[in-house]
Amino acid sequence: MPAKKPTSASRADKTPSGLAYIVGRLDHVLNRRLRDGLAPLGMNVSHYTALSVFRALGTISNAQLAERTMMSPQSANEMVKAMEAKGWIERSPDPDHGRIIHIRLTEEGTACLQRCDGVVRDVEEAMFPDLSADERARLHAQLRSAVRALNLQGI
Amino acid sequence: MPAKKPTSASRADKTPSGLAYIVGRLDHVLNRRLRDGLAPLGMNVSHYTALSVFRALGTISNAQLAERTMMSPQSANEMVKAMEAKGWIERSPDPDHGRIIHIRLTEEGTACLQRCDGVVRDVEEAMFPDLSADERARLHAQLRSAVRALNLQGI
DNA sequence: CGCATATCAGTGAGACTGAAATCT
DNA sequence: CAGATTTCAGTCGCACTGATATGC
Repeated sequence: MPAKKPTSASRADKTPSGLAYIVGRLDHVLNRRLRDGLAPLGMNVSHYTALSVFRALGTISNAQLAERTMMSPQSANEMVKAMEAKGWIERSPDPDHGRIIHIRLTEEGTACLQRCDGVVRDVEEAMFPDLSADERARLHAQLRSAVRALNLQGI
Repeated sequence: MPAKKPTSASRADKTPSGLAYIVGRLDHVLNRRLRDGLAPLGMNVSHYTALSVFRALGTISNAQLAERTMMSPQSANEMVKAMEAKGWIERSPDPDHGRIIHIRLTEEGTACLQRCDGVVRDVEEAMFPDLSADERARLHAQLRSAVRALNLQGI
């Protein structure tokens, strides 16, 4: 028993549980799988994420997209330009505001997104082959809670 | 109106469960927190990951490091050069093999790694504030299983 | 003027592929 | 020669910061 035993709290146990590490590893391999699966459809992971945001929120501005995807407005704008060139989204100025430009999915973008959904779904199936729907829901809730917790403390 | 059944994602549906998405979001915000926390110690997330591999495996070669971290040998070598310059690792040629170079943690590297452990531990605590030890272990096992499943199918 | 939004421009860390050298 | 290992060199997608213009 190596005596690193202070009378105070368990200050000695600073070793991480490995959750941060394993999340990083999972994202690493997951990203690679998604990238390889999405590439034949002409899409990358960032684009898929952004398009998913549009599908979930409807018509939003570039600034709102940047906030939701947690990236800089400039980076978001670059993505928007690329996605507009591909015909997946369309932009229209706000009639009541001279600066804001509304962005929404096009029919083609929606169709492409649905095609990509199949790929993502397959990767998810490969990821958790032995997990029941309940367990997936539980896992999803835990991870979502973690994102929220980190975001709140990160302000 | 085609009903969407929000209760449970049916198997025939191509819509992803959102697990891939939420893992990506979590990694994104987690990476930012780790980066900000590790920066004052002169370390980035990739370095911490690599040093953790050395701690877990002991003395290994650059090729082995690349395989474990799932990156190219060239990228791993670039990291190794940077970490050697910082004095965190040391390299010594294999006495029985003219090409292989063994890499291991130095005392300074071990100490720095332990300092970083505190930061990572804090971020993990912020991530899952309300999770019991059992639940964390369960979560860790599920994520580790997912990494393995994706790696096996990814070959 | 202060603030938000969009966007042009430059920068930079990271990881990749290609190619070469060396050793088993 | 084939295969493994290291490493130099070039490339690139991606996100960042800075700066600018405009509208509220």
